[in-house]
Amino acid sequence: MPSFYVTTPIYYVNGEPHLGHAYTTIAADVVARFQRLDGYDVRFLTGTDEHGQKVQQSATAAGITPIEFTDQVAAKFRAMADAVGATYDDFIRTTEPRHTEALKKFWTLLADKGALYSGAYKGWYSVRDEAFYGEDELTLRDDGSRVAPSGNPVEWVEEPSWFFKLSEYGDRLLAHYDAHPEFIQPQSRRNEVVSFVKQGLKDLSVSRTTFDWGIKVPNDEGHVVYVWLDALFNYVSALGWPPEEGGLYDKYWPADLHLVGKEIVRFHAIYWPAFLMAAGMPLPKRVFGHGWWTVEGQKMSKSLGNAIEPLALVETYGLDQLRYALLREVPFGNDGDFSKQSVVHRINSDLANGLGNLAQRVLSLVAKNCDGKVPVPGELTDADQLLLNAADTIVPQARTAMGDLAFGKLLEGVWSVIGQADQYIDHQAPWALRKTDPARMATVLAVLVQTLRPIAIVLQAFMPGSMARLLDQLGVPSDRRDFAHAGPKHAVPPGTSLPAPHGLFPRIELEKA
RNA sequence: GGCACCGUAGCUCAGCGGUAGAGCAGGGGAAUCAUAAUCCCUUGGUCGGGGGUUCAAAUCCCUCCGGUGCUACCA
Repeated sequence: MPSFYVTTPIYYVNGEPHLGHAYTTIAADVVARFQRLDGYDVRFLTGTDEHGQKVQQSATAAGITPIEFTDQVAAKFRAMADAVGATYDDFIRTTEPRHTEALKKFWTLLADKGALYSGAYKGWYSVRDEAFYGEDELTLRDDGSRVAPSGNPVEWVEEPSWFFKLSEYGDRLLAHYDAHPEFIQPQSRRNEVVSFVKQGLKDLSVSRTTFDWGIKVPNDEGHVVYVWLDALFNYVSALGWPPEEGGLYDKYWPADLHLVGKEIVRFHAIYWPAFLMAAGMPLPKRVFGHGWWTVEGQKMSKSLGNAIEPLALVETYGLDQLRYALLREVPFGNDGDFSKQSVVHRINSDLANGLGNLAQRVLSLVAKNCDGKVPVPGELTDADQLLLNAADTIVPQARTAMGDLAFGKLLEGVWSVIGQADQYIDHQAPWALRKTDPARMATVLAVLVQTLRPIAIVLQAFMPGSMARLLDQLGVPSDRRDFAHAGPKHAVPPGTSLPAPHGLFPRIELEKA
């Protein structure tokens, strides 16, 4: 069985989970479920990034130890992943021994390969901005002092640091991007990364001495490892590393897909492959940087207090509805706006009025007029065949769209078949055939039942709960719900008794959202 | 400032050399199996402005205007 390894970033625990985190996790989960349905042996990893100065400060501010603090927040991220229905196989925390021990070995490997050296980090630092600035970014005042673009004072700081020889990897990275155009997606992010690397790379400071909440550098314990080196390695440490014979690493590395927000593409597309090159390890196959959500047209921010809690969204809209709306509304990779109005509209028109209504009208006609059994089809007309053919293209087209992580396009394709089915049922009018030609009515309903099946099978990746219910109502056995069983050969046999139909997606009133 | 991308119907976007498209919204009609959901018909754009290449340009080139992203570190 071919394997497929997909990851979310490990989320930084210096804040509560919000819509952005939920979005990445949901997208990764849809990929994971889809690949499983398509016969892959999937590994889906998520987790939390728990080291660094900000976490240490937040813990201090809360009056607890860093590990107490991260225990609390990590639990919230795990609860978020569960709440959005994520079927992760593993949840890694960078404070776990399996990670810290592996990372120390990785550091030692990098050192042995000559990729690290000891030096001093120097620069103009603004305590208030918590940031270093380049000479050219500063303004020289009349009194000889320098200030940052923010207007805050800066001071010259020198501290001992370990460096990674990032500068040696520019050409190799560019060659890799060139040989593997799909390595960074979407295209716009790829362009940015390429131009960044072309500007020339400086060596990267990979240790810190000014705080101690981190993984100690082997043989130099006054340093802790730079959080990005620490964090990125989770993708490997979670597989068990150094590898054991027949272990997870052998099976799943290199990763097929690192799903990340656009703000951290650089770390995943430059630093991470450079680290791996230095260690002589294979590179992940793809890094996809998705866009950001605004809320009702405004940027999510702490100061505005408009960050949305994923749990509240699930409560308001329903889990499957939320998952659908997020992935349908905006092309993956683009930024989007999350507004009550558009989400409610999307859910009502696509789910309640579209798929839900189609399923309900078909299944209730079957229940009332076919004795609640899958109808026996007669000879097929051109119109019947046309719809069945369309249904048959759903899985292959979905597979193509998923290859590009084009969730929106994938769903659009499925909905175009739903639209065709709506046209078909109106033109055929089985409710009229009931009296004039019952055999023809049975054929029409049989065609519709067969059309709904692949629709439900593919959509399981997006809306697992409701599609399981739909497949129950369609009489599809639970071991026949993968893509291998989506074709017409595996249609539910005529005469199979079906359960009483129930509505799938209630309409949502805007005022209640 | 440099580099990249974008500007197409009221809205969100597709098309990227061969007589302007989709979804939603708006208008009119049909049907009543269905969560008043559905179906049919329809209004609507000099494809940001200007110039050029071409038999032919949203589609290629130049330029201007407007917008967005990136331009490295203590996440």
